[in-house]
Amino acid sequence: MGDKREAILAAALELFVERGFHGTTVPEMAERAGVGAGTIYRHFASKEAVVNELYRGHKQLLTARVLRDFPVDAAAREQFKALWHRMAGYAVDEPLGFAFLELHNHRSYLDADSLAIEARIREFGIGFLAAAQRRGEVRDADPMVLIGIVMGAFIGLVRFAGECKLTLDEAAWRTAEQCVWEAIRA
Amino acid sequence: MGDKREAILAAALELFVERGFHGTTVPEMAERAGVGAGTIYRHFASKEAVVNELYRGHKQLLTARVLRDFPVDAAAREQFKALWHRMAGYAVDEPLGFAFLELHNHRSYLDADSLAIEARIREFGIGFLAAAQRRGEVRDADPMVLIGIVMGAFIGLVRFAGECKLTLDEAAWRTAEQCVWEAIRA
Amino acid sequence: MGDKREAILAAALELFVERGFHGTTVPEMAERAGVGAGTIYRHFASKEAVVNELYRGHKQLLTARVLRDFPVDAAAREQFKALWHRMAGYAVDEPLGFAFLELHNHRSYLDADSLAIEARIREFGIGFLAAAQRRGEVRDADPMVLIGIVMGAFIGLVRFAGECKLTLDEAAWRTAEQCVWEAIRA
Amino acid sequence: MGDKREAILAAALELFVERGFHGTTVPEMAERAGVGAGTIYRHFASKEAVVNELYRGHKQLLTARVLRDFPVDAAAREQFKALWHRMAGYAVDEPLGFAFLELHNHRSYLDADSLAIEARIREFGIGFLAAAQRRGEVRDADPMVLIGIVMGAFIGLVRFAGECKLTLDEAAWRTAEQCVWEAIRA
DNA sequence: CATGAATGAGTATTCATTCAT
DNA sequence: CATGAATGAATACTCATTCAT
Repeated sequence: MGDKREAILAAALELFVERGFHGTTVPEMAERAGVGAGTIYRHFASKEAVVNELYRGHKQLLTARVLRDFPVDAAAREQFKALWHRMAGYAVDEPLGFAFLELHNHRSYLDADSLAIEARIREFGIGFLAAAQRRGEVRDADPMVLIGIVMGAFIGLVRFAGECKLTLDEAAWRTAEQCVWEAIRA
Repeated sequence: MGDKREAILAAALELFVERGFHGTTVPEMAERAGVGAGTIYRHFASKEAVVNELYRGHKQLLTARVLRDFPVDAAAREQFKALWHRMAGYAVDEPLGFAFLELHNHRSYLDADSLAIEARIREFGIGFLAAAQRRGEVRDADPMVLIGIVMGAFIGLVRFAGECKLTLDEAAWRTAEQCVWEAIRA
Repeated sequence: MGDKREAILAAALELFVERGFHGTTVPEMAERAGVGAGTIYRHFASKEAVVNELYRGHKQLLTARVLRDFPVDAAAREQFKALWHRMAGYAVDEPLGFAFLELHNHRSYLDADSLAIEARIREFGIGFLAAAQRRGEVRDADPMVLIGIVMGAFIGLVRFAGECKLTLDEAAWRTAEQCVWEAIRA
Repeated sequence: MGDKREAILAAALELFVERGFHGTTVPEMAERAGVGAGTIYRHFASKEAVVNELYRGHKQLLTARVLRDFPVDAAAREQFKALWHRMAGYAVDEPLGFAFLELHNHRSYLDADSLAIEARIREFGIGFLAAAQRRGEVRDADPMVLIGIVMGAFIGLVRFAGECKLTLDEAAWRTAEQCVWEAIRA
C-alpha cells in the first residue's frame, strides 16, 4: 500500500541527505523503511527512480508553496517578501527536503522530467524578475545574476546555519530578507 | 613521479565534479589519468585520501589567493571588493576546483584535517566581518547570517551561471559585487 | 537455505585441504560449491569466518567422537586403545576433515574461539595422561612430551599413508596402536 | 652478490614460517631482506622458485646432517639413536628451517625436483628400516607405518613443545628417543 | 647489478536487482 | 503484494612481476 511507498521515500530522503545518492545503498533504504529490499522494486523501477521521484516531489512542494495565492499584482517589495518567507517556511517545515534539494548536487542522476521541472521554475523566476525590472522596482542587471544571488543567498544562509548548528528564528529570517532585498532593489 | 600524482589529482577532480565522490570509481580515475589502477595506490592511501588531498589543496589555494596582501587597513568597502574579486579570480581560473569545493556536499568523507581547514577559514571570515561591524561600516546583524548570505550569493551566482551556460564577464562580476555589498552595508 | 551453507563449507574444506587457506580464493569456493560468489557472504561474514567455522566444527566432531562414552574408569591400556581407534574412526570417516585439521598450519587465521577449543582439548589430554601416570600405568615423563609423541605418531601415520597412497586397514591401525602404546607404557 | 641472495632466503624463511607461502607477499620478503622488490627477481625466477630453493636447501641440510658418518654397520638401536639425535640437533640449531619443513603443508607449490628429494629420503628410510627388520632388531610391521610413527612422533614432539612454549633439553630429547624406540623395537 | 615505480590481473567483498515462495 | 535469499557484475584495493633508470 501507499504506506510502504511513503516509508521508502521518507527513508531514502534521510539517507540521501546524510550520505548522498551514490553513498546510499538499496538495502539500507529498505532497512530504514522497515520493508524488504525487494519491496522497493514493487514501488519504484530503480534506485534512480526513487531519487527522481523525491526530487520532483519536493521541488513541486516548494514551488506550490511559493506560488499558492502569490501576490501577482503587488509591488516587487511585497512579492519578494512573500517569496522569501514562503521559501523559509518550506525550509523550516521540511528541513530534510530542503537539504536534499539544495545542499546536494544532482547532476549525475536526474532524468529529463526532473530537469524540466527545474527549468520551468527558473523560467518563472526570470519572468517575475524581468517584470519587476520593467516596472523600475528592481535593479537593472542581468536577471540571471540577480536570481543567482537571491537563491544563492537563501541557500547559503540555510547551509551556514546548519553547519554552525545555528537555528534561524523569525527575526533572523526577516533581517536576512531585508539584506537580500537591498541587493536587488532598484 | 610527481607527474602521475598530478595526473591522478586532475583526473579525480574532473570526475568528482561530474559525478561526485561516491559516483566515481577508482578504475575511472585511473583511466582518465592515463595510469594503471594500481598506480593510484602508490601515491595515495585510498580513494578518501585523494578526495581529501584535493579538498585541502583547493581550499588552501582559494584561501591563499584571498589573503595574499589583503588590504587589512582599508575600509570595509575596499576589503569587500578585494574579497569578492579574488574569489572571482579563483572561480574563473580554477572552475573545476571551485565547482568541486562549493557545488558538492563533502560531509561524508572529509577527514579531521580537512574539517579543521574549513573551520579556520570560517573563523577568519567572522573576525573580519565583526571588525567592520564595530567600525559601523557593515550592517549590525548576526555575522553568521551575513556570511551565509555573501558566500551563498557568490556560490549561487557561479552555480546559476554554470547551469545556464552563461559566462560571467568583468562587468557581471562587478555588478554582482555591488549588489551583494548593498546586502550587508551599514 | 542450510543447503547452500553446507555446500559452501564442503567446497571450502576440499580447497583448504588442497591449497591451504591463503591459497584458496573466494570465487573458487563459490564455484566448487555451485553458488554465486556473493552468496557466500549471506552465510559467512568473511573468508576467515568460513575457515574458523570449519575448524571449530571438525575439532568438535573429533572431540565428541573421542569423548562419547569414554571408558573413564578403565585401565590406561583400555583407554589408550579407545582413544586411538576413535581417532582412527574419525580419520577414516572424515579424511578431508582430518587432513584439514592436522595437516595444515592454522596459526595465521584462527580466532580466539577456535584457539580456546584447541586449548581445552589439550587440557583434557594432559589430565588424562597425568592420571594414568599417577596410577603407574604410563611411563613417568613430561606429559607434554608424551602427548606430542602420541598425537604426532597418529598424525604422522595418516600423513605418510596419504603421501604413499597407502590405505590403512584394520590390522594396520591395530598394529600402529600397539606400537605407540609401547612408547608410553610404564 | 650472494649476500643479498642469502638475505632474501633468510627473510623468506622467517615469513613462510610465520604466515605460510601464500600468506607472504614478495614486497614483504624484499623489505625484510632489506633489498628492492625487483632484486628478488635477479636471484630467483619467481616466488615459487624461492620457496622450492628453501625447501630443497633445508631438506638437504637435514639429510646431510643425518647421513654424515652414519653408523651403517652399528646395531639398529645405535642407528636409531644417531638418527634421532641428529634430527634433534637440526631442529635445535635450525628451528626456523625445521618449522618451515615440517610444520607447513607444501603440496600446492613444490616442484618436481623438490618432490624427488622428498621421495629419495623416504626410500632411504625404508631401506634402513627393512634391513633392521631383516636382522630382527625392529618390529615386523609395514615399514611405512613405522616410519610414519617415528617421523610423526618427532615432528609432533617439536610442534607440541613449540605450541606450549616448552623448551626441550638434552634429557627430554633422550627420554623421547627411548619412548619412540620402544614403539618400533622388535 | 640493484632498484622501485608502474602495472593489470586478481582478491575479498558489496550491491542493485531478480524471482521463487 | 511482500519478501529476502540469491546472484554476478562491479568495487576498492593488492600483488607478483617487469623494466627504465
